[in-house]
Amino acid sequence: MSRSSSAPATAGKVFALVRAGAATTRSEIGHHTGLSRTAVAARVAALQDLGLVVETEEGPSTGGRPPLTLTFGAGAGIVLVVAIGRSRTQLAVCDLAGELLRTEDLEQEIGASPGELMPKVAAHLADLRDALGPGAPRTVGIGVSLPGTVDTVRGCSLDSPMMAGWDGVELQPFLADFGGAPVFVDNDANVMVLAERLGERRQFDDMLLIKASTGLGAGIVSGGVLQRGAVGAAGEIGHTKTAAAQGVLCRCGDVGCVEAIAGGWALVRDLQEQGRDVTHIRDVVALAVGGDAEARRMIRDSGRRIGEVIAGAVNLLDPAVLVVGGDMAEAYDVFVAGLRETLYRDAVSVATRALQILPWSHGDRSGMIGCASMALDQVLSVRAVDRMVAERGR
Amino acid sequence: MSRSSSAPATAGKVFALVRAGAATTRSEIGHHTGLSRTAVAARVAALQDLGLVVETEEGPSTGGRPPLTLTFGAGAGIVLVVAIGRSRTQLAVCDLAGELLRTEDLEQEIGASPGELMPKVAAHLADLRDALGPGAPRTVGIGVSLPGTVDTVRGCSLDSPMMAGWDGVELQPFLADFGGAPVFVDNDANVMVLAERLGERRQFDDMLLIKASTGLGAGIVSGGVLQRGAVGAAGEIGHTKTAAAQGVLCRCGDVGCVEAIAGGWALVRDLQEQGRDVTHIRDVVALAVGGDAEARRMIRDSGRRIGEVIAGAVNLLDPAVLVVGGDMAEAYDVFVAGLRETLYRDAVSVATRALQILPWSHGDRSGMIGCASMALDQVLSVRAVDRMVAERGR
DNA sequence: CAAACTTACGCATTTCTAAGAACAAAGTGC
DNA sequence: GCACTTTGTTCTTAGAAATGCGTAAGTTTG
Repeated sequence: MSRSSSAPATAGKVFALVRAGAATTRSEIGHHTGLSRTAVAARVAALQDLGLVVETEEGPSTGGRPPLTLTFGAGAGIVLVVAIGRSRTQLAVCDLAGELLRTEDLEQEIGASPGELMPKVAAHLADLRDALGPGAPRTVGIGVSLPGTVDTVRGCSLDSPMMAGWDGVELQPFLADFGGAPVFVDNDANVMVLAERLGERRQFDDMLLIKASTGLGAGIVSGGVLQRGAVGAAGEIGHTKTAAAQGVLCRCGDVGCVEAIAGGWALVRDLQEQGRDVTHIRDVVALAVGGDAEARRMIRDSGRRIGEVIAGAVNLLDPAVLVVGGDMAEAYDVFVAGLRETLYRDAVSVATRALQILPWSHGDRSGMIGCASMALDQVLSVRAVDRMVAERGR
Repeated sequence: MSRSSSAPATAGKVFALVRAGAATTRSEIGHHTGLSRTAVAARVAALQDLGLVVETEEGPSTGGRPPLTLTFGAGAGIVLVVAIGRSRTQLAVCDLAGELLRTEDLEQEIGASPGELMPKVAAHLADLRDALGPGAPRTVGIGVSLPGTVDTVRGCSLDSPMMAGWDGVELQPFLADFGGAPVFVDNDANVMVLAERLGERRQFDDMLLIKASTGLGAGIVSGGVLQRGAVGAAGEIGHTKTAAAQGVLCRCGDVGCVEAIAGGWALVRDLQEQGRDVTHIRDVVALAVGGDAEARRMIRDSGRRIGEVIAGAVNLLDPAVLVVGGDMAEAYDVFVAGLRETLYRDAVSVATRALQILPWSHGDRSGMIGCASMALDQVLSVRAVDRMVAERGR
């Protein structure tokens, strides 16, 4: 077979197989790649050298000598995670498998500027890392998520009315003291949908996640790839106009947005107007879970209104799975009951027939797990691993 | 550099560079791929052998011996094209560059079954091909487009109320007598968006095309990839519910769809109710272009209503370009005037600020060009060319 | 106008990857 | 216990691609 006419599998591809769990022995790698045993052995050796692959004990015999099983070396490095919210920032240290090793919540004032918040973040991240002990592996990447539109190239917020003071402020410099680890920044709903595609759900190449919290957002995976749009504004469903919100003023300054009647802040506003003591959508959700009739009605109604907008999105994207996340997902049954009502009424049947609607898998750890996943997908990509092997080889 | 840690460029990749016009000389190929002169020469020779690359005369010297320029060998094969519409089927023979060498229109009755239409299509295609003469290159692929949802794996229509009788009928068997050339089937709006991404516009990785004809459809390119959705139903914007259509019965059997007030058939219906003599949306467009006030109002109004739905799509997808195609695009100015009105009113500013709105580039040849592009993207893909080289080499 | 320089390309030589054979190791099955 | 299977390693070798060299064909400079 001439090498000019079929690209042989590189070390990075071999690693991807092991990481995905598609191949756990050298033979399986050979099967999947078509590589000879010699070639497989060479690549595996290089990966073992980097600690990315570790040889565990023997596997089950299939009639002959039992194979040495290969596992993804999750301990070869760590990833730092910063999930920034409006009132709370979640920090974490993860291994290369994306497992949260240590986490910490940082409460903050709404409207804190990056100059105020980010140095704290860096300090606490360093503490979290140091708590792993002196023998901890090196930091290979840092994942950051933000609400609002994000410029993923520059790594900063972009035209987010909700994140005043953050526009255009690059976050990498604040996180430069971690051995020059690359910093990856993305929108919060975007990283959440990455979190949902871990494990079993990786098979779903077309996934739509809605984040229904204080604001509304969506994360889109189409064709197996996270879609950010031309300027990074993809998934902006909160300010889609809907008939039911006609004339209602939104916090974005416009009128008629779904968010103005179905977003978390709108529910809080409405309950407050009734004299109820709530300050955050989580309070409303807690009331609903506790059986409060008015709160339940509101959340169900929110689901209905969001369902109308999602119906359009389902018609357009035809996803295989619709994941419901965000604070309102904690009152999943009541929220989704409303959402199903209008979604199945308004979306075309071809698209809804096989559509699965599921709650988010990781609850409020979703943001952190997604950030880790985002960073790891970059740092452990086929190309990146190929580069690592090439550099180590020299 | 160890070969196990960086995949060398294959013949297919070299071909892709030449086809895209990114490299026109052997040196440029070397630059782009990092391959040595020997390796480049070997790959180019293999491609020349297949006729996929031809050596034209000398290029301009850059201070030394002038290079031999390499061009994509568009004459190494032909592609057959079948763009099926409700009342008309367009046939064409294309070269490998997607240039339409010969075309033919086949008028048909609305509701013709595949058993009636497809044999005619095959016969006329054979005639078109034979008209090229006896020395014509072999047929390397056949591209087919259909209105409605398409199962691209099986190559057939899927649950299309508008294409009764076509559901589940695989089209490949009807087109088997062309040397076993592979048959690719997709939705009409999907192939149209492929047609729009040829040439200059290839740079736009996020493109949304609306086809406003008798019905409404959309083609989506996100992240540089045509998106079909989980079951192939992506782009179904026509039956998205809108307030203005409340209570109006749609041909799909539901009520409230945009199509029921803004689709071509709805405009025809409304004009007919006024006693006007129109039978097809093209008649309405012709009236509008001719200056008929009522027709112009209707088309502008259709643009407005479609703009409301597209606003949601733009929020969700954040495309770089919105292409307006279909019969109504022939009255572009008046239609887009209405569309702009509501689109800019309803969509978020981050997404519309840099959004370009453009008419389709190829008019009613769009379907054929898109079909050719779809087939060529498959037949001339990196992988396919690698395979061709490997087989020829043996 | 000729000499020097630049760029392009083919050919021979060398380097190096990876396939294949041979062998050792460690199991299963009769 | 012995034949057979499967895994993993070492050694040899075929073949692909990099490198160096020679030649071709232009541009630039003196």
